[in-house]
Amino acid sequence: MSKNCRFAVAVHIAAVLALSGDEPATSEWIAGSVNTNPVVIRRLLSALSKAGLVRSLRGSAGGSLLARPPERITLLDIARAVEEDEGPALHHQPPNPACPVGRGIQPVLVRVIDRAEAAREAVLGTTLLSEVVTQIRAEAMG
Amino acid sequence: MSKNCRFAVAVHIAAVLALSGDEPATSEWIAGSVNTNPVVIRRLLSALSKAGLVRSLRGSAGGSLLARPPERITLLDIARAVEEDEGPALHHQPPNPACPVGRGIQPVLVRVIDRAEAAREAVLGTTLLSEVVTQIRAEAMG
DNA sequence: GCGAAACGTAATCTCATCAGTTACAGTTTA
DNA sequence: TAAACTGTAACTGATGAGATTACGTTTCGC
Ligand code: FES
Ligand code: FES
Repeated sequence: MSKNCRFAVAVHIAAVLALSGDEPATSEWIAGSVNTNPVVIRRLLSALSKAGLVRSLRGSAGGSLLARPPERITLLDIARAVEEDEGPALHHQPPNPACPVGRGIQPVLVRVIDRAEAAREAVLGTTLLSEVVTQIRAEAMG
Repeated sequence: MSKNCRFAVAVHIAAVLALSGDEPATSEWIAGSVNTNPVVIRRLLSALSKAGLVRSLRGSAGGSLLARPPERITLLDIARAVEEDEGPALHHQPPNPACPVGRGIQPVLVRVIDRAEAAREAVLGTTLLSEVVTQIRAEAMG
């Protein structure tokens, strides 16, 4: 596919945890489901844990659990947890201040890109993990 | 800054063309303004040209012009022209079909990501290049 | 206690992408 | 014809991400 599977895989992880309920899921089990390496899963679990979405139990018989019910986790929570916060994508080199465009463009671009990003986040913020799990179940059965 | 300056630089280019009006702007002049290499500019001009937003005149005294007035170019036009069309960012490896989540998650993710992307594009689609140029002028003066 | 089973994290490898650059062939005008 | 452009192709170097290996730490069951 394309880059930044982080979000996709993080939702995948959250869905697995939602379905396994009280049973802690190990990174190795989740990795088998996602079809990747357990360390990749642990790295994302670590980010989700720092965001307070997931609890991890160490030691034998350990694993991970959702920190709160899937009705209270939005996809925006997940995206914020695992997508590193890049400021808006602007010029590599600062533009030439001798040119009127170079002098004035950056704040204008930041405003527009921020508004566009806010619109995207509004959609993710109103999508609950529980809804996603329901839809996944429907797809998997159908 | 961060990656994918393509959009930022493309808007920069379009703004310069809008301000230079009927005078064809050379890639070298634009590059001086953006503070980068002329070939980077020509690559983006080529993409803008394929999208019908820009006309380029070859030969001596050549250069580039907007193909239509800035009131009829949206930032979405520019974004579509220069951002390569990646399908939504999903798993690298196909998920494990033996797991219910793996079996059902992909279409659900595609729907959500597409809706979020549509919201972002709606904002860009209602922002005109002419508005951006006006704001740039205000920033550069103020 | 001991050992097996997990997590947490650092280090490395590989691969893709992209900006930047050089080079050069084709086009147009003076 | 010479100068000034555009349009690409090819190469380089930096950056970022996933995959993998490795190892220290924590915890449970016996
Ligand atoms: S600074 Fe980007 S074109 Fe003038
Ligand atoms: S966790 Fe991705 S396929 Fe089951």
